[in-house]
Amino acid sequence: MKTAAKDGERRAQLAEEVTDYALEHGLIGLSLRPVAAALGTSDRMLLYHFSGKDDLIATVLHTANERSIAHLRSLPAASSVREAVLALWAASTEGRLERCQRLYVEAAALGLLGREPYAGGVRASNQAWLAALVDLLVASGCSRAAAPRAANLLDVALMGLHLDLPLERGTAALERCVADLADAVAAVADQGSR
Amino acid sequence: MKTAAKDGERRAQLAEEVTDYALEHGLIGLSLRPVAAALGTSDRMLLYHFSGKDDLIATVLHTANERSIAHLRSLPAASSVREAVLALWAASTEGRLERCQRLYVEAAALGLLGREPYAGGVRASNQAWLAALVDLLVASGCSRAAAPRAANLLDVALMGLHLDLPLERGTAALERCVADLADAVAAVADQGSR
DNA sequence: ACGCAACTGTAGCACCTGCTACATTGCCGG
DNA sequence: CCGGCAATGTAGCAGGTGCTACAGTTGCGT
Repeated sequence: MKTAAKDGERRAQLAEEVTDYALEHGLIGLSLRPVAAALGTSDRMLLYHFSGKDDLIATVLHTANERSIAHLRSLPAASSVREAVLALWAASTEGRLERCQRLYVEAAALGLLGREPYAGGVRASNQAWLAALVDLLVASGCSRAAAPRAANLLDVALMGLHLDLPLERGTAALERCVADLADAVAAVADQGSR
Repeated sequence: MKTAAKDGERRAQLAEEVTDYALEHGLIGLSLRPVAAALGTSDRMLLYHFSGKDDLIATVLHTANERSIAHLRSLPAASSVREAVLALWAASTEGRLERCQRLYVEAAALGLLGREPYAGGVRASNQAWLAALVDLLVASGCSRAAAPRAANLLDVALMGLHLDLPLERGTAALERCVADLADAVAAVADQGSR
């Protein structure tokens, strides 16, 4: 059915645009009318193409996470785990990826008490993201056996860093913290390999 | 003036109670009427004793952070940095302190885009919290010189862990991650001391 | 005892929220 | 050319938001 295809296309296009908006303006206070107005549509349309706000949010979470992972997988393999962590952090503080991870942090905060669709979306995103992190570490010299542990530590610290980022962006303390994190992840990767 | 004292007392009492409510129900969707109803009052009263919702929120943030820090300072000094981290995490997943830190995470997420009073409240809370963390590490054998770096890494990872906590509470991966973190913080403490 | 000021209750405002009923458009197949 | 259906626009609903105007009520100091 051609119309169904078209419908799907429109829905996908809206999902991309709403995701752009959410990345820009944040997820927490998001409400339909402002985002619709920014896209040149009406809340009516969003609710037509998505079954409700929850559906929209879930789709946005999924879309943003796919972008995160695509960006992560596009990073070149580093020469060591330590370098990989530093490169990842550099990417995580620059435009696109930073916003995606900021969105993830917001979603995680919204899901802290188990509220849907945030909690479920975060759970799904986290799994795919961790898998991509593992691949990055392995590609940078970490053993497959040690990678999950190192990825876990890296992920946890990364999210915490994003929480602190607005407080100390560009400070020496932040950079030192990232360096310490890189050493720590490298140590875990090493230890697990032995 | 006695009345002024009373006023202050009432305000302080309300702050405590609203903080209790926020710790229970979360900070993100917080609105005046439900919390007032839960306290047996009306939104009118909250707005009388506080100059507005922002003032209330700022007070709640401050109150919760004071509780966090008091709890942190009540922890006994551990025999090593590693043990201190493990003990802190144990405390951070139990009742009172866990809720305080969850509230902090929510506030940090709300302040990600610079919105007040969240961003400012988080900034203030973070400073006091870090100072207390430093003291805890020093009391557990860390050198004063190395403590700030170790505390920074610990704090960042701790907040990230809280974001993931609902996803993997009680899993082996989480415990391993905490253990890895403890080693990493100990390593930083060691390295900085030398 | 009385006045004043702090305190609290009732109603209401203007605005926003997600969502829906209904009407309309425009395109595509027969 | 036209019937049907997906896509869209308009208007509105019920409920929630922070906040305020106004009217008491209480309790203290004089």
